[in-house]
Amino acid sequence: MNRLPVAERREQLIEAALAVASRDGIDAATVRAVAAEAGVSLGVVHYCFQDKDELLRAMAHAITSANLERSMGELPPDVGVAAVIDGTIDALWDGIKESRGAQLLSYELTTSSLRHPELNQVAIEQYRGQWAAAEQVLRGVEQAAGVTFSVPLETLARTVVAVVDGYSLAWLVDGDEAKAREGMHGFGRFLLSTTVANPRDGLEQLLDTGDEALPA
Amino acid sequence: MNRLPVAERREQLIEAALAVASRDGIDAATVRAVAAEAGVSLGVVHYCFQDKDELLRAMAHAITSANLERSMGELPPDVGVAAVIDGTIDALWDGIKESRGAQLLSYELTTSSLRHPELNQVAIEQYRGQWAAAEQVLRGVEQAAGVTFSVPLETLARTVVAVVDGYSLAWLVDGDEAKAREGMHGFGRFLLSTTVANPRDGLEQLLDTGDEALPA
DNA sequence: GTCTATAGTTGGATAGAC
DNA sequence: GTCTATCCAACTATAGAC
Repeated sequence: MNRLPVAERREQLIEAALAVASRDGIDAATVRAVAAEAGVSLGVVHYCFQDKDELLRAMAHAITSANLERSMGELPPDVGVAAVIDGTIDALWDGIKESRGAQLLSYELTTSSLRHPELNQVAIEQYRGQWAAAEQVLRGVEQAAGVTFSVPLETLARTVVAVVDGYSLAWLVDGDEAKAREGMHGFGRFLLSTTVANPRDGLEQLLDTGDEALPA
Repeated sequence: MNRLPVAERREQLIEAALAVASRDGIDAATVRAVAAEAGVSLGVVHYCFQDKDELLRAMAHAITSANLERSMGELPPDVGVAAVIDGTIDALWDGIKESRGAQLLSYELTTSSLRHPELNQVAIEQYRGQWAAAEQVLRGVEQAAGVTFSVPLETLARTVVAVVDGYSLAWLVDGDEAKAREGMHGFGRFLLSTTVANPRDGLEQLLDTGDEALPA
């Protein structure tokens, strides 16, 4: 019906694909279903995208971009190391649990990418994005709490992603929010144990302690 | 060609399904492909299984059963806490990395189960099995090294599964064995920090230390 | 028990009218 | 740019011969 420039049409279709795939799974995101969701006819999709794979790739790219932007915006307030870590974990976890479908889709995309050569780059881009985002978050924690992690941020970021992935997957399976949150906060205490206070005014010493938070 | 009792035929078909799905992905495990892999014709599969879902459920069940049995057999030798933990992690990791396809299939099964009502129970059985297996392994570590974990085994088992899942997924994506192994051993040191020595001969004290291994 | 043949669906992709 | 109509491939499932 409506005549739109191709770029806008693509945006609309990507959003429709995201809606269908989040709600009904990646296999349900057929070209037909996406067209129906967007309220256009089959031909339109093939006009905007060369084939189904290009649509899926575009959808995946949209997800990772959104994730990255989201992680950039979150600068935690400075209220002591432990609180900063806990608050960051809570924010992260809230974001996950309020979008079950999207979270599940993320794993479906990863496995699909690992099986199908046409989606080759999707998984690695996904994870490069998540590792970068996690590193950014950790850097934010360092700055907000005035501490330094005694483990390289890159290594720590990988661990964060792995742990969040693992607990998220378990939560998707058994739906136990309490256990997931408990586990993540347990990991938070481990993170805390890898922090050392910054020698800000030349007062504190660099010691690898697992001590409680110190006021900033 | 060959006339086999139904039970054996089912075993054979399950094995064929496992082979196809591990090699080419869960979507490639069509009834046709499984029949071809097993060297029988299409009708035979439908004679042995009511429908495709029953075949997939049987396949999933075979996987979790195998996982459970495998974890039962591994009793680590007693060579000090740290070495026992490291050895257990190495054994676990070796098992994972030498079966990339099966590991990936495991995640595909989980996500499929979470999307399709017909496979409803598959994911939760999968994880109940893994949690039980992890708990068993932790119990084995306790016995072999003469220590006790200061965290409930059930909680710790969940964490083990989450961490292993997370690192495995990352490894599937980027193929970096070194980083995966490094991360898992880092987690091993965390595990070590939650152990307390048993008061075996009334000599040791119960202390929540992160000390090195003590000779048994 | 095992095979071939076929019915019935679904989905990707294209052609061509408007 | 958008729509309808259509082709073609792949799949599940069943019927019926052997």
